[in-house]
Amino acid sequence: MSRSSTGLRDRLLASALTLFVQHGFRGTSLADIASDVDCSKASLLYHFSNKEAILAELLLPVGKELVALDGRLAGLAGEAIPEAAVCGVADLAVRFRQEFKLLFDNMSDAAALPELRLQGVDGIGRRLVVAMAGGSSEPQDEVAALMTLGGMFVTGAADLPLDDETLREALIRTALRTIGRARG
Amino acid sequence: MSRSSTGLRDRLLASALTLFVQHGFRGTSLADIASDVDCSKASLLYHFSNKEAILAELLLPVGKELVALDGRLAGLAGEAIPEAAVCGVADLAVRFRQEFKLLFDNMSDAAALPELRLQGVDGIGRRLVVAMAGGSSEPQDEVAALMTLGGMFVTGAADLPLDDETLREALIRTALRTIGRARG
DNA sequence: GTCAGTTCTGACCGATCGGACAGTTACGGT
DNA sequence: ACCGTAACTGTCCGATCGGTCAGAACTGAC
Repeated sequence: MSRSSTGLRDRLLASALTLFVQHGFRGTSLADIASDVDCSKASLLYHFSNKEAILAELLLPVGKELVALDGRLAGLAGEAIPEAAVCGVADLAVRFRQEFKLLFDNMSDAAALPELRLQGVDGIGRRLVVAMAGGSSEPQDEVAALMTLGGMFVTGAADLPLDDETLREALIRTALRTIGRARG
Repeated sequence: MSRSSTGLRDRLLASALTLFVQHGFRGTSLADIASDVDCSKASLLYHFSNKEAILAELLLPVGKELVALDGRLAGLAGEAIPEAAVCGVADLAVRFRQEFKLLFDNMSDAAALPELRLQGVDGIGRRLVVAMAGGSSEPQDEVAALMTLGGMFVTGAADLPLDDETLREALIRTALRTIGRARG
């Protein structure tokens, strides 16, 4: 990563994101991040009170967007719910590719963050599956919904060489087909 | 987990599997495993030469099955390839639910295992995606294939309260629909 | 210049981890 | 009873980790 003209704090955040994505939160040490941006570990801990604070700051934007999507879904009804859930998740998966992978690969660590807990990120995953399943509790529909949500997570995080528009379109079309609501 | 009448070594393996799945490979210490089966850490290291050896032994069966599936796919042609890939992965995802989650959540650690490396687990993921995409390199087809593979991984690892037959059927039907090869 | 505040750092600390090792117990064959 | 081997354990060690702290270096305001 090396030098840049931006502030040290921003460079530390950017480095932490890529390192966390590559080697996981637990697999990345504070010394790794500091050495990547060529500063001291003490300097890193001057900008962030502790290691968890870095993870929280990286995940906070995605968390807010997920909460917003969850709220939007609660105001809908009928067939609009699954489609809105798919489009909403696809949009986030494209815009926050690395953050999605970070969240996905470090679920247990992220779930322990108080900064995200007092926001309402808790049952969102389950609610998204229910939404994509159209409220059905048939095993067939639940499996399809879970596969759709998981598939979008994985695909968004796969670092495909596709521009945002292409990826989002492909995600939405495939997801709607998977949950059996392909749009003509 | 506590006691049992089976051998200590088997109990250590079983405990390690559940603990690795729950808290990750890095997030589980040798002391955690030893204390879970109520024996000493030294005793654990008598049965397994080191921590990585435990992970390797847990993943070896799945690795072999994946290599076998990969080989079977290489002997097929045409439309049989995507269907065989889907059915093969679905079968493994059902039979090795916990191992799939373990492999998925600890990709980087698992990739570093020499025991699995000198077997051919390397490019299997990419080859499976290509197989499910039917050889197409269209972004649409590649995204659908990646979503299918990722979705099956996630769903198999989700610990759903479904029996093997129901889950496998739901996985296969949904996957074939996702890659656009739904069977009548 | 000097002074205050921000930024940054080297040195250090306690905790935890994976692992090594010598020694002890349990046990089956003779 | 003796002995060799397998199973098991207490204890110790070096490395690494996240985090603290006192102070150096830089900065602009006056």
